Amino acid sequence: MRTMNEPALGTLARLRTACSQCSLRELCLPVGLDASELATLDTLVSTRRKVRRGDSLFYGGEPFSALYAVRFGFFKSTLTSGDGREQVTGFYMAGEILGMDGIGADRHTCTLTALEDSEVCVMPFARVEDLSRSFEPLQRHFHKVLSREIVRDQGVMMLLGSMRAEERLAAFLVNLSQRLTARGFSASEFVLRMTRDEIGSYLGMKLETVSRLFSRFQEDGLIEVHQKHVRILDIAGLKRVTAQAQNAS
Amino acid sequence: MRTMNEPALGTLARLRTACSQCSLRELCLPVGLDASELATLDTLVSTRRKVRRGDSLFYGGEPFSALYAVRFGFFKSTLTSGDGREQVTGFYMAGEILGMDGIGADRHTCTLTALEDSEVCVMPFARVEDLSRSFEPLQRHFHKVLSREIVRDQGVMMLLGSMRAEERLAAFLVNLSQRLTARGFSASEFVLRMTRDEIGSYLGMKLETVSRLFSRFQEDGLIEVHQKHVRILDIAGLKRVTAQAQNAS
DNA sequence: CACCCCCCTTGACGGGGATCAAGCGGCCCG
DNA sequence: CGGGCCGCTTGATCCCCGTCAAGGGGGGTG
Repeated sequence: MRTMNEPALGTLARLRTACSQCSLRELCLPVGLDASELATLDTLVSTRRKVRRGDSLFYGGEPFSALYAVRFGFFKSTLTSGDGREQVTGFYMAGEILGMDGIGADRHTCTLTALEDSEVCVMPFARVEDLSRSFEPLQRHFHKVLSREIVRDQGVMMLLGSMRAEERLAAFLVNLSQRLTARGFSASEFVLRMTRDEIGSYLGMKLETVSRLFSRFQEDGLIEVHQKHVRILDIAGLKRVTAQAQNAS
Repeated sequence: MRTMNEPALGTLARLRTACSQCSLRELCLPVGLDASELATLDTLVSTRRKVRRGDSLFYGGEPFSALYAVRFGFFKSTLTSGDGREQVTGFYMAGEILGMDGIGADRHTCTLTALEDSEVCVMPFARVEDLSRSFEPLQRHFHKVLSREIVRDQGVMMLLGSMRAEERLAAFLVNLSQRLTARGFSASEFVLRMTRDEIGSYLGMKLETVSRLFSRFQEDGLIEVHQKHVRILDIAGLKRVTAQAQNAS
């Protein structure tokens, strides 16, 4: 595990938070920039922030001030209804942007909680808007990031609105595998950072159903599961499950 | 019904598309601007476009070029899955912005269809971005509009993921009533522009269930329904339904 | 104005997934 | 290293809502 010491802000820290040096920058930032353009973006991140597993980056209702880029780790976003029930609205991994829900009302609507020890880059929103006005590639990129979040959410709506439990879970696994692949991890073997309950909340089903379906997928030779460890044996088969049952209904 | 004639673009047309003269501008545009600032925004809308009931403003897969503000009428957005099944992802009325799904991939992901004869203001996206860079209030406003769409979608995810059918339908009616009120229509009496099937798709249930629940709400004295005509008798009761059953599960 | 199609309503029945319950095992903490 | 708690699995049962089916009515069209 990484050391947790936080040096005082100085040249060292500035270097450490430089986007131009970051291996994740093609996930967070516009691509195809030259060195001087990249340098422009180095003022975007004010600081980094570590979040321990179980701790929250921000809570629903809290004032909004910044966006966050996940540097490493894993997060869930949750919405809490009036009576205190919790709905998981998304999972986020390295290179993804958090906090965009807060822009609309200057107040976060959801809570972001780390599912493992994590670190984020803090991007004060005023700075994002300032830089966007003077630097067109950033503006364009930022708009795309916002739009993709909308598209992602609509995909989940389709999942929840028109698919059966087994289709949803298969789609979830395929999606997870694809996002991990894009980050250089194995596409076929990974560790779930979230509980069955959290998966179930996200997919609109109960934890028992998630567990049963994992077992069924294993019987069918699609995956191997042991607790949080998952190995995908037949990705094409999983994709077939997402499409197939749609015809059935 | 309005006349459908479209004069050639000239001073008359320019006046007709002027946001500064539009009664809906506080729904689409930033508020608190002075006259000269408002004038700046008059170049945002290139033209208007009428869409007949049943026709589509754009289709999923089509190249993205502009955002649209609903001037009057009513739209649904739909997502089509691989096998051709259709999921309704939203309903839009006067003053709301369409097309933001297309920014991320320069291509629309959903289809927007008019549910009654409608008209939209066309805002070429290049112009939106240009003006946003030079005019901060527009930039801020545009970001808020994008963010609110994200928040709205997450609300639907909560609806679909954690509420029962009767709660979803009650929440839908309450939401509709609120949005109509904000537009100066009656909060308690309105005509549904969409079919039971479309409501059901949006809310993740079958049209028969929608119909049955409408009948049940009527028996319970919450609403009066005759086909597409709805009168809300007990809005507090409806709100109680959305919250109440959450405790039950 | 009348026809016809589409939409809505209502009933009967069945199944997918929720609920209730019990037991196991991994992992964290002391 | 040992105990305990939390998360996972699996079974039995129930019920909400989907499915299938039939009939009625409203509104748009010719």
